[in-house]
Amino acid sequence: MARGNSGIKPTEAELTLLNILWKLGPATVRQVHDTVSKTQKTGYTTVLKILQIMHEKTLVIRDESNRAHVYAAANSEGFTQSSLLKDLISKAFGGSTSKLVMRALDESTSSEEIADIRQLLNELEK
Amino acid sequence: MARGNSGIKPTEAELTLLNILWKLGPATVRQVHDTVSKTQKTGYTTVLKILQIMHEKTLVIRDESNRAHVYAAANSEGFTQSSLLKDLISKAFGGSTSKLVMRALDESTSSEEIADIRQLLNELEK
DNA sequence: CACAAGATACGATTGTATTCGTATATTAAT
DNA sequence: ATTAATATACGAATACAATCGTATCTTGTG
Repeated sequence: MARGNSGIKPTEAELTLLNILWKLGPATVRQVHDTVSKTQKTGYTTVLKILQIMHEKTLVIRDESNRAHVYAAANSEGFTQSSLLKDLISKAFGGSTSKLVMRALDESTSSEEIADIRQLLNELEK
Repeated sequence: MARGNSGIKPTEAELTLLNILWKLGPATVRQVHDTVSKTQKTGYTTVLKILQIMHEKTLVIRDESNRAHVYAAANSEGFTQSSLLKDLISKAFGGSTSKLVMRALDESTSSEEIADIRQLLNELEK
């Protein structure tokens, strides 16, 4: 389980590719591979295979009208971030969002970031 | 990697047992199994095996002076929470803690929790 | 048309996570 | 001392994640 009906939890490699797709927008395997290659050495067919698996899992959608298929993330970055957060909150923070937030703030946050967050809190409280 | 020098990322099953150890304190396999059995049907030897693996990974420490070994979490709950958060922040939030916090707050937070968080912000800013 | 470039599909391999059965050892009680 | 209860150790089965080699198909160009 641990799945919203519309979202399956992406694996680590899948999340790497999703990040690229969110950045690039719809892209071919080659484009994704070129991008991922900037920071890792991963074979072309490895990227292809992972995208195919992601397609089966409906983590991405695929446009097959051209020879080079075009892949795009099925869910927005924000939606996926929320899913991952909910998962972590339930598994490591006893279901408490505020515990997670406070733990995150404990760590390291610039005063500028703190201002942003306080701003958000104000809006939320309305 | 994704590893602090002192912490290896626990798997899902391992995190389940860590949660129990943090709650119970040092405990035998039987105690852990009894607890986990309240919510899941997991064999005794499965729990034993996972704890043994966790011991190899140094996720838990083990007292072998008695016949029934006594296991305890090697790292505190807070430390582990921070590790998991850092991991998620780097993999899904572009390294930005404030993005994670804001996404988490977006979701659902009671006004009471908001007050707690604002309180923490005040302290941090000093 | 034939060929090289470049794309997808498929299958095999490897590694890790999870689960449990079975063997063996220890202890307590009859 | 034999047995029943209870521990740990070990090895095997299963599932999934990740990686890549090879086969095959398509297409633009000479």
